[in-house]
Amino acid sequence: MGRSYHQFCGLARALDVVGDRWSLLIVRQLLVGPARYTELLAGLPGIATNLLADRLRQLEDAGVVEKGPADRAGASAYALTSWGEGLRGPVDGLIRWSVPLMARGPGNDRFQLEWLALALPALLTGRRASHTIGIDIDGELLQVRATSRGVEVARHDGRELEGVLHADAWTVLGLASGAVTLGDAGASFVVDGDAEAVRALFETPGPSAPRKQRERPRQRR
Amino acid sequence: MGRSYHQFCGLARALDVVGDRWSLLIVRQLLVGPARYTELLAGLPGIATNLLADRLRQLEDAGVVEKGPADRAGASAYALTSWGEGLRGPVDGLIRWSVPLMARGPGNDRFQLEWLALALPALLTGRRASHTIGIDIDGELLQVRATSRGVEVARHDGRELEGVLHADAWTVLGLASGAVTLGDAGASFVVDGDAEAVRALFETPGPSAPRKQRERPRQRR
DNA sequence: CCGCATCCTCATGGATACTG
DNA sequence: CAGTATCCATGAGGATGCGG
Repeated sequence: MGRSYHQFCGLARALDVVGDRWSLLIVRQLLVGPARYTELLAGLPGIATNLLADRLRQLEDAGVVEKGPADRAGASAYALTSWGEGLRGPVDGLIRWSVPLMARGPGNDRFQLEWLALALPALLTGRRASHTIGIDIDGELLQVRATSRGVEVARHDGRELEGVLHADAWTVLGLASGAVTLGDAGASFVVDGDAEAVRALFETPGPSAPRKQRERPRQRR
Repeated sequence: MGRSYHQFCGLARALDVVGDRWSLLIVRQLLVGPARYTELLAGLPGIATNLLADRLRQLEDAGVVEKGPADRAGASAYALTSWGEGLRGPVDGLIRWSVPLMARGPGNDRFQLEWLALALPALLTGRRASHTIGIDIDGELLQVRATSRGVEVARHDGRELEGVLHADAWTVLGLASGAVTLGDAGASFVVDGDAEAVRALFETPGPSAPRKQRERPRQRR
């Protein structure tokens, strides 16, 4: 374990657990879903194998991660505990905070589709419309389902899509964060199918939107 | 700068900026308010002076922190930029996530009153009642003002207090997180003045509050 | 193959002394 | 007061080994 801060403060105690290098990125991978050691290794470009092993042990000891039983191939899956799942909020918050950092584009940085699957629900909060659309990035098709409970992103499972957005990862992030709008001329994307469904997802103003005060006494429950 | 992860992912880019050791704790200090170098040093027990200087430079370069002009005493104050202020959400989230880590009590860890001033608004979200109470910890009096816009905590400024809670930091955190209730027998705290105002702050079930079986409100004294 | 453990090198962190 | 400079300890990164 990296050294403790020895401060009786929630943030310091949290960072004692997930503040070491790579720890939160491992959590990020597991927020997408359970994964085996080599899948984690592949999803965390740049990590050293010993560090992954160390961090997984730390996180397991702390109760953030749990290791499933090994199958006969010797492969055991790592997953978040329910407490570990609780990191989704802070992680989503950091993803939203990082929008200005993503605006400069990918540069030479590595990219994985699953990171976008994590970022989209974080960025597309409060969408009211209920739609299922696809996002095609370099031939890989993501399926984005907006419901009243939030936005779910997964690989396309064959479900019928109302529309499909073809773009690169940068553009998709720009759209999701509002830096790019579907009306932008010259932006490099194509929409197939029901453009309205795609617009409903990306063009809803976020929490900063002026709310029309259509008044009806609020009927609770 | 700590090494970049070189990943085109919001979380990784965020951690490139605030993921180094001590960085988020410096942000924590500045979320309470602007501070000078030596104040930061005092509020961050354990940090080395060269690290504080390094981290401040990094954060300044990244646009998280800005350094005010030096007065004639050579003292310049550091403050968060508006983007840096945006870290309050993720930090609050981590503080809420860390509640189970705080439950084991302070142990030998250092404690500062201002950390509580940061934790209380994070934990006491969604309070509807409008009250101003005091919290007395070892003779230091905090003033907690709950309004419709949230909870503000500061040192007591002489304002009239509806009630005062006398307790230690651990107990206050326990109350704020719901682990301790004002009805608990044997818990070591005392309420002066309007106990109802104090209850209104601490006993409203927040979104994260464990909903036990419905209990008749215990009339305290 | 998968899931690590070991070894080695070098960058980063930590403690303290010192300076404009 | 607000940092530098210095020196040592620790942790990260990369290659490779090795048992199951």
